[in-house]
Amino acid sequence: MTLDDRKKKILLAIIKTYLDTGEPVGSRTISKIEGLDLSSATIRNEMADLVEMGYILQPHTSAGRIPSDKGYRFYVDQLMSEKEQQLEERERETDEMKDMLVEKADKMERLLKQVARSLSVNTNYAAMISAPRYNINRLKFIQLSRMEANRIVAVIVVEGNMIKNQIIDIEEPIDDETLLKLNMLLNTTLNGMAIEDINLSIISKMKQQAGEQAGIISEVIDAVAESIKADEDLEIYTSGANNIFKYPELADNERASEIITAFEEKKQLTDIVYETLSHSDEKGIQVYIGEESPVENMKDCSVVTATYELGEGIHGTIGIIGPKRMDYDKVLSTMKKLSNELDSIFKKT
Amino acid sequence: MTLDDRKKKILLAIIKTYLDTGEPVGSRTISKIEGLDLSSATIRNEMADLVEMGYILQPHTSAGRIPSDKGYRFYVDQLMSEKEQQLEERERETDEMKDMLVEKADKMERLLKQVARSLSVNTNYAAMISAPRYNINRLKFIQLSRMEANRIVAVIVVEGNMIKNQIIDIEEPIDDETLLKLNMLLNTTLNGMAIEDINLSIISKMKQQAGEQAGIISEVIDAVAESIKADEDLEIYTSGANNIFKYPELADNERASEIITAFEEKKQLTDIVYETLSHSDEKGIQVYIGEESPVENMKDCSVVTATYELGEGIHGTIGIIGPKRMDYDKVLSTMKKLSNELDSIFKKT
DNA sequence: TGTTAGCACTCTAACGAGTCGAGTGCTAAC
DNA sequence: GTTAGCACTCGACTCGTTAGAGTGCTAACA
Repeated sequence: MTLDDRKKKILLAIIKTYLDTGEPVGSRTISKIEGLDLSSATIRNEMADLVEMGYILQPHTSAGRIPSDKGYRFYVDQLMSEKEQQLEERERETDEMKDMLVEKADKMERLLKQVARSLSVNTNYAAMISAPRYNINRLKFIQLSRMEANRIVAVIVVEGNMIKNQIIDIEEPIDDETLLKLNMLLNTTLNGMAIEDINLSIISKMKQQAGEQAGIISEVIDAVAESIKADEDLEIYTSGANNIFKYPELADNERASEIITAFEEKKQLTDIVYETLSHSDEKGIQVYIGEESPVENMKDCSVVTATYELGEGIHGTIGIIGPKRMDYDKVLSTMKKLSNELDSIFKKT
Repeated sequence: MTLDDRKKKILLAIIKTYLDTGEPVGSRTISKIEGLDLSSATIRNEMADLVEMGYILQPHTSAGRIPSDKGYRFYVDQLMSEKEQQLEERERETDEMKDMLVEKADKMERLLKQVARSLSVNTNYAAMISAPRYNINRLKFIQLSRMEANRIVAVIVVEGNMIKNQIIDIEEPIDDETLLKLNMLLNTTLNGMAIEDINLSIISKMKQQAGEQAGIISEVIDAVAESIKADEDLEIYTSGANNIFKYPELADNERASEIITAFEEKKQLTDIVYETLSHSDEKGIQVYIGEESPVENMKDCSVVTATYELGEGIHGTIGIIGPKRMDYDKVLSTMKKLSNELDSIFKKT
């Protein structure tokens, strides 16, 4: 059996209606609403076919039909290819979005929180955003300064201007000259190096050159390692997790609890981010419907993600999580605009 | 009517039973379980009195009784005064807690997250912890370092060793000597000052002394101001918000959504922290039952908070939020131990 | 006078029967 | 290939019944 043009139309009509109402849709509804002028009986026949082909489901014999994951997938794919063409069309909405992002915030953290919030408020779904992740962590600058007699603070700047600090306690006071020498040593040796490249031989060589101050070298190296490690669990900001309560199919205790937990612990959101980043070259926006979801306990949800780029190999992810019966059209537009917006904000920086 | 000894016993019995079961408790249940050997009829009479006095409620005529806020308050007060005496008794539990906190974590953030987690896992309620708040923000150390030709990084350390960074772009390259001079100037002028005390006259005086580099002074001052401002909305870590789903009386959509939102947006948690800190001198632990809650949408919950001290005037708050029918006994113990534990961890530092 | 047994009464939760209506599948006619 | 028509299915809803837990009150008892 083949998905001919009429079947497609009917399928789309079913899905659209279901997105609106959230209730199984019957043959009569479709026969009336549509411009394709067919009797309910004909629709019924076609529907039976669509069930057989797996695009729609029947909760029970005498109920209407609801879209299956496969059905949603068809709808979304359709939508995505449409989007390709009419890229410009919704310029107006872009402007709306712009208002909400306000001026490119002074602090990255604040910007991200704001984006997440704007996304969840706009869509009425739960939203997340991951802080841009630096794939290659190259050291840019190291500076030790004496803060108190035997306490120095290490400032470590990595590519992308992420700054890390570490306070180091030392047993014996250190004089200005030695400090200067250490700074020179650290910078000349380590600048431009990726973290992975700092091996034992380099460290021991540095220690040798540092002479008496070898102990501090270790501490600094540790601090460097530490500051990179802390970055490994990437930061994720969320907003509007409570939106899931707006959708009865997700709001029962079991499901809601799982989703809320995911949003609080962020572990699973991290998985989503990694999944997205690993596919990010293919296409801007990714849609995971139901079972396709990268994480187990979102099998009843749809997850839409997009990546934004901050610079050379520095990516972040935005995502929204909602019911499978999601307003994909709106969500896709919003995501596309937002990810473009983010790109351009960061380009300007 | 007076709350005589027998009434007290019955009231406590009712509350304890209700804490266990979560269902209205009838006269027969009490008459059987207790060591006070009274018939159900007598209990009924007393119960009628307790209802009249406002300690318990009757959901409907033919149901058992449940504690009112006033009843819980009586119970908690009772419990608190008991706790005063038998302070040592539960040494064993302390040890259990210690295991969970693992070694005093390397990073404050990680420690706080861990504490929140341990608290929620231990109690099965939702937990929060606020990062220690520095009431008086005194500057301790400022350091400018050149990172690239015309980009310097400012490191600002305030009392309590909180470190802030700011990258400052400058139009013209700056030589080492000037940088050194600026550092001297900044440190000698600003060290030890509270943020509030840095007024215009000081700034203009500094600018004067800085000569050509006056522009940088402004930027640094801005950065200083900025780094303090960012601290104003205090950081709060949460854990186990999903625990509320374990308690049917909180798990219906309306209520759950409100609580989840509070935990996600943190605004209301902030209010709780302020409320707690403002009363923290009175007593270590505070219990807000139902309507007593500092925030509107936790009127169906009980909130238990405690403060911990990191040093001179530097306080933080831990809190748990759960149903009014909460295991206050366990929660109070846990909180007390935990806040002590935190105190001692920070003392050692 | 305080306590208790006993009993009628109240109210909810649970169950089952009956009804309604939306929707289906199938057949026969167009 | 399309459609009208009809019997059938099944969940949602309503309503009356029942069971049981618990009460309040009264009268008897110590």
